[in-house]
Amino acid sequence: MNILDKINTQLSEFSKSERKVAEVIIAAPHEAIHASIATLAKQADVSEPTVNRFCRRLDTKGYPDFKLHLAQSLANGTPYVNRHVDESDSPQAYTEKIFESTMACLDTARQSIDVNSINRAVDLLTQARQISFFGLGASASVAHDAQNKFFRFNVPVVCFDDIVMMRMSCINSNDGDVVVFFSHTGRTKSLVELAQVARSNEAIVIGITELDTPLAKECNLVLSSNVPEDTDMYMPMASRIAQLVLVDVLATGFTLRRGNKFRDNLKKVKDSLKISRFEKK
Amino acid sequence: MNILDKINTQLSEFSKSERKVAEVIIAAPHEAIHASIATLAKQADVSEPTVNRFCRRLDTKGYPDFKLHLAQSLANGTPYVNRHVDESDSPQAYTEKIFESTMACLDTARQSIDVNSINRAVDLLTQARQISFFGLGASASVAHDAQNKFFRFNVPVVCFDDIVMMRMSCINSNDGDVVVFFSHTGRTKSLVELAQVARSNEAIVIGITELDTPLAKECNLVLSSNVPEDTDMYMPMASRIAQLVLVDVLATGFTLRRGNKFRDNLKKVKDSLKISRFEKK
DNA sequence: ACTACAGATGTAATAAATTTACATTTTCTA
DNA sequence: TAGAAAATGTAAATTTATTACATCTGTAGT
Repeated sequence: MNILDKINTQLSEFSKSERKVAEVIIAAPHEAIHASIATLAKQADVSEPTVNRFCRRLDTKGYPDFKLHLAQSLANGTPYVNRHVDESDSPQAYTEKIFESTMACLDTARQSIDVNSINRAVDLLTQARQISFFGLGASASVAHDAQNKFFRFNVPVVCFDDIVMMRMSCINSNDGDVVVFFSHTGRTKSLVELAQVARSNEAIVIGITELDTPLAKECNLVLSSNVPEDTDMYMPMASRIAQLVLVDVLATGFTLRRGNKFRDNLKKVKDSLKISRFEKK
Repeated sequence: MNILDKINTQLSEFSKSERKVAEVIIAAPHEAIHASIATLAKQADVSEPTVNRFCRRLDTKGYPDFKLHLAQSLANGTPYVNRHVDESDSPQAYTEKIFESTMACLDTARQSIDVNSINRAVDLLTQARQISFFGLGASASVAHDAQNKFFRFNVPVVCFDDIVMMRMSCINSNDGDVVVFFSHTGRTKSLVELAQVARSNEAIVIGITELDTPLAKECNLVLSSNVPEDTDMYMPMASRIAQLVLVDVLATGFTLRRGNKFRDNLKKVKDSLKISRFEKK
């Protein structure tokens, strides 16, 4: 979280002297990062320990740590603040905003992801007798994408975006099957029900969805990207990208787990496509 | 200017000990910014002044100044060097690398995108009598995703991932139709041929693919994400994400062009989904 | 208005970190 | 292999940050 914003937000919580420090920093943050604690104290007309206390109040370890945070806030001019597309935005503006908000979203997702869960998911997938990917609506394309990736691994994999097919598949599932549900909301009724069916047939259920949702509760393992809701205005955008990257991570974990010999297999699939393509000049 | 890149570029100009320092920093830059010069020196198995000299060689004032620069390089997900997943990577490591390389890729894409083309594409799409999205393999899921987005706009939209259906659709296409081809390589023979068919039937052909490829040559308009090839090792990863974000941009441009009244429409679609979901607690 | 107390601020000492000056080692060249 | 130049390390000096404690300020209760 941007420390400059934080200073502004907490401005009222500071004491008189601390506020003096805050003002000097806000007025010239670029100079502040190059100042020593003594210089800054003099500029704000306070003592050095006051500056130090100011830093601690912002949950930093001390002055040098604070400068590090400040430097990051100042990197790249204005980082991705202006996330929301505005009606009056030019094509240039909304293009940049969407790219930046997507990147910001991935950054958040990366930080919130639980690596142990990733690792367990890879465990489960590598040992699966068969993998099924299910998704509806916007999540259907994520499921298709997952199929496309895992299919290359020469593992039995199916993908459905149709409730009826999903149900049939779940009813026939067995011990050793892994079913992956993609759901942005985690609240789609039919998916929750299907997860129950799959589990009662001994299949392992992985949910790529939000934590603490009805769907999450039915899963053996949940991977959450934990993306701020407000990024997706009227349709899932950034959150779906985060899910896709998660699929990339799982696929990568899968190939690494399988080792070298296996990667030849991937190359074979890739090479097999050559015949359907024009030569590269 | 990114100091991590700079370290990599100048790697050959460093002396033996300096290179040791460089390697430690590249291996764990996030930790380096919190280390003191003594800690770092010990990790690199060199003396403290060597670290200092290393910093100066990179045109910084000294170690603290160097850390500031480094912190800025790492700020807000600004992607960094070690993009390639390595066989010995821990789950933590490959997860981070994939997220970061994806973000790096989006950053590149954003910079290389031609806004005028975006704008023209939005023009064409808003005026379309019908929109078709075509993609094969990994691009099929991008096409599906596009369908999912544009379908909400209450515009006639179809999507095919099947050569035969595509062909039928192209043969029946007309003046006023817009056909969007997704192709990572731009070299898939059947798609190139279909683009020709569509054009000869007066449809407008938009290609979301690489510039200067056989497919690009058959298009009325090409949107290229221009993603470095080496990011996609054995399967399309980052490049496909860039295409999806491009779809987001086009969809956003579309809604903006249609104005306020239209956004109610989107809300209606979103609300219509509520009945199939569990209430939010 | 005075006292007692809590919070805020400053002073000075201490500790930590960085830099400098110089000594030693290594590497290259003749 | 001697000698110079470059690289690296050691230890002292300097700068910088932190801690402990003293002082001040404002406030609530009497």
